[in-house]
Amino acid sequence: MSSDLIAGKWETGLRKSNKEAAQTRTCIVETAADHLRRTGIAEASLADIMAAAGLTHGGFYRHFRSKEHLVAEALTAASEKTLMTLRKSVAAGGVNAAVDDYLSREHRDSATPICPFAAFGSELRHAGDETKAAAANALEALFTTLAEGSTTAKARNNAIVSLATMVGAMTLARAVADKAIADKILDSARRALHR
Amino acid sequence: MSSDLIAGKWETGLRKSNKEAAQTRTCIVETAADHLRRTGIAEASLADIMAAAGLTHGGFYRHFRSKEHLVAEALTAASEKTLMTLRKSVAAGGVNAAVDDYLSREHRDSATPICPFAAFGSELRHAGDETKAAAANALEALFTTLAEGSTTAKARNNAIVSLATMVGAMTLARAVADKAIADKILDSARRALHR
DNA sequence: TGTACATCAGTGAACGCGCGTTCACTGATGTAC
DNA sequence: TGTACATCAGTGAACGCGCGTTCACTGATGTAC
Repeated sequence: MSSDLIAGKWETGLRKSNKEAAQTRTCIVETAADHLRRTGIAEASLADIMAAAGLTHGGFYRHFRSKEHLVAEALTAASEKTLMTLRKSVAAGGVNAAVDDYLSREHRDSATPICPFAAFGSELRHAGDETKAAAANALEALFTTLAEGSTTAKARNNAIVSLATMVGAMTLARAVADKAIADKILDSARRALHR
Repeated sequence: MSSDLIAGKWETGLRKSNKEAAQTRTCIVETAADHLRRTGIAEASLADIMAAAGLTHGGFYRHFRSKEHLVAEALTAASEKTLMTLRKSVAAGGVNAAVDDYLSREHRDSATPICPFAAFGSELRHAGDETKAAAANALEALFTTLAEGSTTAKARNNAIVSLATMVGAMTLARAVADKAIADKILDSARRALHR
């Protein structure tokens, strides 16, 4: 997944250049974006994220003030991936295609779901202000994308309802072990959202 | 909330009767049902739950094999409260009334939301088999209630989509700090689900 | 441009803390006769 | 029904563990002149 952007090997006691440090920072954020979607916020440990980025946990605070700050940035990064995926789907087959891709079994069964709101949406309630602001920005962009550029109130309303239904259906589908029930939830939502 | 069902005071070194022990167990489950909806699964500690039930944490394992087992039972208990609330709404004003009550600002702003799926839905992905089975049973009952007793495929589909939209909208509304955005999400979903 | 020195990215050990879980203990309750 | 004994609900201290965070250390990089 993001294993291709592991920070370069480094012998102890050497200062990295500013450019390299910036790359390391980006790498940590991208790795966290993946990791959070796999485990959720509360269950994600900084040591695991840093290790996945090819670093040790001690260096974390050279880049971020706290776990909360990383979560906020990682949510933004994850949302941008979701946006790009949805935009590609919309460009290829309209909103219906985006709905189909989102509500697919592949998305449901993926250890790293595309959408951070389906992955750890209910945990955001307890997140800090910065993370909640990132969530608001991400939602705004998602609404715009699903409105296909239309700025009418109706298009925006439809986009909001579509995303709510998609996130809810995916959350419920992932909450049960029984694939038949999960399939049924995804199917019902998919058909209801098709226009 | 459940502070009225705190386990009775007890001097050390006295065995409680089987009946009292059963009441204690019920009390722990009910307290946990509230507590989990407030904090989510990962952030809920057994010591806090036991303290809220008026007990010390050491006695927990006389009643449950592990935290996971309590979570499964608490989810069932929480779902039953949700069901009762929704049934009351449906009886009073049909599904529209249930939708309005669920998607209300009061529900969104409540520290202890009625619905466990809105409260910690995305965490269920990582829960054990027992908890996921409880989630499946809870969803089944919710679908039936929202179908208002009708057993047609269409009524069931509508019920599934309605619940998915309600859970998704509530999750997104609770994820942002900006009340205007949150209100908009709830309003859009409410109108879309009205029949 | 070159020199002198402060900066700081990353390591790895350490910190305090809270978690889930275990345990010795007590004496009224439950049970077998 | 009464007696003798095992059971066990709940307490409170303790366990190992992993968490977020801090820190001393290193020496190439960045910067001021």
